[in-house]
Amino acid sequence: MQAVRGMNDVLPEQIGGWQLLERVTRELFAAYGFEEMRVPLVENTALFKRAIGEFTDIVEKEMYTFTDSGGDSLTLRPEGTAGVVRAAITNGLLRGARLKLWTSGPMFRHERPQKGRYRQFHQIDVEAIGFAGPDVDAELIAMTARLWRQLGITRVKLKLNSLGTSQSRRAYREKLVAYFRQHESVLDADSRRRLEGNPLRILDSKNPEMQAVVSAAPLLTDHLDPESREHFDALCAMLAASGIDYVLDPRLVRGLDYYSRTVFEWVTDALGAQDAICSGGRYDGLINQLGGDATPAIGFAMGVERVVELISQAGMPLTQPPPDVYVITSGERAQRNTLALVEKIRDELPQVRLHVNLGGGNFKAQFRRADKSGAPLALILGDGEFERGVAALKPLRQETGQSECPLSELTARIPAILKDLAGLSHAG
RNA sequence: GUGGACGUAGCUCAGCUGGUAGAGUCCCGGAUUGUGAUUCCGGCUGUCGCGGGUUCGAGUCCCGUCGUCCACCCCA
Repeated sequence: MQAVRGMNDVLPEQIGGWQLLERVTRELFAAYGFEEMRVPLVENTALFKRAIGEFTDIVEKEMYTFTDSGGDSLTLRPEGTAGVVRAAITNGLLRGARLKLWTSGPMFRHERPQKGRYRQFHQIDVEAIGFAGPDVDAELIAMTARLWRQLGITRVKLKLNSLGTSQSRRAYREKLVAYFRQHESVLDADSRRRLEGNPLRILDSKNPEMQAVVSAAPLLTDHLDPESREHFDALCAMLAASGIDYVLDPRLVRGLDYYSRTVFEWVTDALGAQDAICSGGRYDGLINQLGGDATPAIGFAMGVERVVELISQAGMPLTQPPPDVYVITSGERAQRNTLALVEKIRDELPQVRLHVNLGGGNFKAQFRRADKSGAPLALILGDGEFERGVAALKPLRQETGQSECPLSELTARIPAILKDLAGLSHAG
């Protein structure tokens, strides 16, 4: 028995980073006025083909596609934007509205797994729909920059580019194809194949033998239409004014066809080859292409596994806090009465983390578990204590002696004792 | 999808040129039958990833397969 390749279990010892990221993003997005929505993990295959593009790697070879018993071709979502846009259209959310949305969950791509790249992975998606100007672009990027600060992540860099409108991109693309055809003898097999489907990707090639041809190729940046140029310059100015560093990367091309104008990518040098942790861009043409009224939009996706890895590298304390009180019992009568007593304490003190020793064990073993739990205080209930109507309280993290407390006063006294112990341990 | 490294106890790992598996840790019990560390004593856990082949004999050699990791490709 093993998990399906590329699909991982997230164990309790790792969950802290996930919960921190979830908590911080939830609060941050709310502060910027974004609302959560949830969409299905499965959509009609045609949606992804139309949105992402027939000739992208994702659609060509990475989708988990199957035919259901009704004969429909369905696909496990490989990315989040298509589903959100489809939901906005089919639920009538677009009528002149300005939407600020986020969603999160698993995505599926059939790739060869390696560190930071899995077949089931998780993304947090943010989409701003109905905003045309560069101000949203800047706000989204500023929000992500703030997120890294809040998470203590420092080894990141922002790469920025503009792809222009689909019209200007088409014109540039023809120029580029013409250029590469002139140098076709130098191109490797991958690049020759891309000449037809997605020539912009050739610019991304890491093949050293092609570097000369690639770096001499015409640049997208030099072929932007005037409006896109203006949009991009305004964005850069806003980022600079906000103190957000960026690197212009004229070769930054995204792998999905729907992007236009602004594209950006946060990269890190801390994760090996999988260096993109958060990236996105404008998709002004997508909504119309999917049957909605023409609506400008921009969004980004963050790779949860990758960001969580950076969080744990940053050394944030991520473990669940230890219990406040560990309850030890001894004897038949004590064991019969402990649950009811502890439940009563919980009624009065719901915020106190109380761990009752379960599964028996002799006194020594129970104390060992109490010690290992990290609890500052042990509550000891034996038959003798119950007969006298008291409980013994023993501090576990310092040498203070053991004391007794009438059962009726426990809920009144426990908070004060815990406060004392916390104060002492901070002082010490 | 391509290339490479690796896969032995829950965990970290040892196991020489083939002779039927070991250490530390963890966990449990005892020394101390109502008190945690340390110490000492005792105990538990293995289809040596899986399948096949060579051999009298395979953890060890060969082939296949699955998985992990690294790089390419691509991407979050």
